[in-house]
Amino acid sequence: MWYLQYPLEDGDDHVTVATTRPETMLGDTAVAINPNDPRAESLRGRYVTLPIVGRRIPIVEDEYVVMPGTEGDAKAEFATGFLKVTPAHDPNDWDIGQRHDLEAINIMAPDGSISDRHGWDDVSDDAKPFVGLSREDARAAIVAWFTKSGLLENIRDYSHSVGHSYRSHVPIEPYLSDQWYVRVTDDRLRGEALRSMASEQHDGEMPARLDGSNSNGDSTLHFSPPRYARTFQQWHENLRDWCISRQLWWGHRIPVWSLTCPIEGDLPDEPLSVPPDGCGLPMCGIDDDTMCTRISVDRGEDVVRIMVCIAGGHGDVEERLVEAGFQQDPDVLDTWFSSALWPMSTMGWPNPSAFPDTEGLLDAFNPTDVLCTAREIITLWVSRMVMFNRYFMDGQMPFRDVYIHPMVQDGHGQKMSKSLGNGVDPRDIIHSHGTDALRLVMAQIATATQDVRLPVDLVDPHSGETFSPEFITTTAGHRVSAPVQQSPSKAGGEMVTVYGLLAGEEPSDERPLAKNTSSRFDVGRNFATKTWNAARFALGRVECPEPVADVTALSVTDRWMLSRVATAAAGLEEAIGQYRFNAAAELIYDIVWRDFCDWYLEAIKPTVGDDPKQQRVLLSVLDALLRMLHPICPFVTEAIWPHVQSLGERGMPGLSLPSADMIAVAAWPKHDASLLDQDAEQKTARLQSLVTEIRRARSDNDVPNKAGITLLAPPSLHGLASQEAEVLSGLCRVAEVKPMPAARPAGTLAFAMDGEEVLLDLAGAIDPVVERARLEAKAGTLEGTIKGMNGRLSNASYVQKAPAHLVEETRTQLQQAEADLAATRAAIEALA
RNA sequence: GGGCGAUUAGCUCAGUUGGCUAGAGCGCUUCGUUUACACCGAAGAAGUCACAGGUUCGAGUCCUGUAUCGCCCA
Repeated sequence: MWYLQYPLEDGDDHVTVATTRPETMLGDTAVAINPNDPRAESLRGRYVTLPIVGRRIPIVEDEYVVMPGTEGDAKAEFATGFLKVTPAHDPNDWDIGQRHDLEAINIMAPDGSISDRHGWDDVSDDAKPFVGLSREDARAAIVAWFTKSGLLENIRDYSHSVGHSYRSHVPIEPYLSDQWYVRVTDDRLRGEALRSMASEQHDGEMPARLDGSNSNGDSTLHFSPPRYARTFQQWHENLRDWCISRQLWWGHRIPVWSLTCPIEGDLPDEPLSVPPDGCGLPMCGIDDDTMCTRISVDRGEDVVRIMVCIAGGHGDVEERLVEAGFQQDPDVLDTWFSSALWPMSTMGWPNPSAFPDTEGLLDAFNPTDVLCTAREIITLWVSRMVMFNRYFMDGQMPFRDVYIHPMVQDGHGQKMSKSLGNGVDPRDIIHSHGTDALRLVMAQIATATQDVRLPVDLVDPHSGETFSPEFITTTAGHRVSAPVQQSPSKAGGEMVTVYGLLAGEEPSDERPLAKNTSSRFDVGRNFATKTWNAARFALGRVECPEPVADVTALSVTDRWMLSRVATAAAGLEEAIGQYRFNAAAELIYDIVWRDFCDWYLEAIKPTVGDDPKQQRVLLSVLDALLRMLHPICPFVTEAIWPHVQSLGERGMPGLSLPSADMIAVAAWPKHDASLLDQDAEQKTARLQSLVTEIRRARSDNDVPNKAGITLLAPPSLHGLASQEAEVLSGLCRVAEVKPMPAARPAGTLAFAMDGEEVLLDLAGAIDPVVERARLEAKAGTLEGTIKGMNGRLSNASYVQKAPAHLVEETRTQLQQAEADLAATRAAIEALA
């Protein structure tokens, strides 16, 4: 921070301004002071002489100026109370200049060097040596000049942030220039955008259309998750006019041609619809009714600048303009301007006859159903597409739903970016894990709230081995993988990373580029393999399926599986309808792996070979699951599909599964509520907990896998257990189911289930120490549960205020827990 | 500066109007090649739900504050 003295025009005194960019003083056109500053009164109406330049500049009063010593303002500590005002080179100074009608003097060229050719015309002899210097050299020279002249009062260290170009990384220099703007604050743009919002997502009153009408696109735009509607609304409510011109090499060129020519005579006040006489322009023949031209005239003192905007498809007019000396504007449109036209311009608009391939597309796909994008795009693209589409398409929306997906970050929580090389090429994941695995896991991690961290590993091109790379920290503080990595297994083997490519490393045969991978996708790969194997197994078991006429006559296990399929299908429909893709992925994962593979396939192994109806159920369930899975795992399901088709008809009452050549075009399974089977679900839940208990008993007591055991079931369980004896045999090697005898036989193991004691004859394999410990632990847990429930039930407020069914449920659970505890204690005693 | 989100098992994350003993995958421990699958199966251990208050019969869930992290916009 440099403190520069500016002498007052009259008298010997001076004011001191503080600045971090001394070189901009050449363009100062005022010094500002806060009107509340006690010094303001005596300085009112006075002028200073700008050093070097000799320009006479006023002292103006503006509340923007920070007064020295202001509490709680870090800037105040460095402030002198006087602010040099450089409207052409600082946005805040520009605003001050507007308020006080100050001149804006541009003292720089577009390359940032000091220049007298871009608006600076009072260059003094003292100032001439500075012209042509770079801004950095000029800063040093200005400071030297002030030092030599005794006008440099002080230098202090001051830390502040300066905007840098994301591309060239140099500090950005505010600079006065002519740009094109779109007046998006117009009600036909901003107002239409706000009115497009679904009313339940719009906060407060929507702006009414000026003519009081409604339009076909009103209140149709819906965001998922809904909180992003706020982003959209707030952006439009605080919208400023949009600068659409860019000084880049590529993009859509701005379709404006201009010519400056001398005026002959006075110009009329009204806007010109044709070129003024005297310019000699070949403008006739342009049909103003087609709105293909707009002519604007900029009046100077003795010249006029004519700008003509030409619609597309009028190359002949453009040629004639150029012949007449017109030049096309050198700027291109902001990329988001071009993108805003995407829903229309990709489908032939505005001139479909020029693009026969696009015939019918606009009607078919505009509006479309859903736009899927990331949050920062809401303002950049979503907003502009809505405004443009409504403006040009008679109020019509480009789409109805906007789904905002989470962002994938790298393993260090950094946004993936091209310049950091920390992104993952999906093809690398396809290479290491497969397309379906990539897709399933992407769906799984697409949650509504969190961004997702994806720790990235490398695949060693020398050995194919996966390993964690070494990381380095860039000067900007980012964690990136080191440009060159050592092979974990091949001595001396090296490889280049994606970041290495950016850092200038050249891959070679000896030192190849390493592919990325991530263990996050293992679950997807495993799932695809599991699905493939399960389908292979199931198909092999279907030999002679018979139609099922009566679903209620099927086995408990079959009815349960069909009930699960119907439940899962309904759940999937809901989840996908709400754009909750992670919920959909979890649902399909669980029904395929947990219900179908772990339980159903295992449970039917003993019976399916001899049961043609069960084969029909198995085939139908497989078919339905593949259809449900297909959106998330398209390839593995398509590969299995022909084999399912070849086994004949599927489906049964309540489950419709029409044939199709490809699963991609197969109908979603049509299921009805008749498949939902509470009885089968309850019975299976009981069997499942029985199986779990038996498996644990076997595991705890080291019963060999092949050894069959005998289940001694209490009356309430015996019917189900003996009916499902084959299921129990297949799942936990129960060789025999017997009723519970009156007296407990010696050497049996007991556990409590649903308030009753169940016995297992493990053929003497009981380990009493292990068994006692397990039972004691179980009793402890039960005691805790009982204590908690007793506490709840003895709380009068709970009994009175909680819903009756919950209180009832607590009572039932308490009874059962007490019965379980009694049974467990009995088992402990029997062990002794 | 304004806004949004996060903090739950060793790791990565679910947990939709407040209500069963807080879940999954990976990892970890033990066991297992029974003709779908070892990219598998079975069993198990593991969490004071960031912290402090509040509302409620009841809070991971609602409210207030604090801390830390991240993103978007200016």
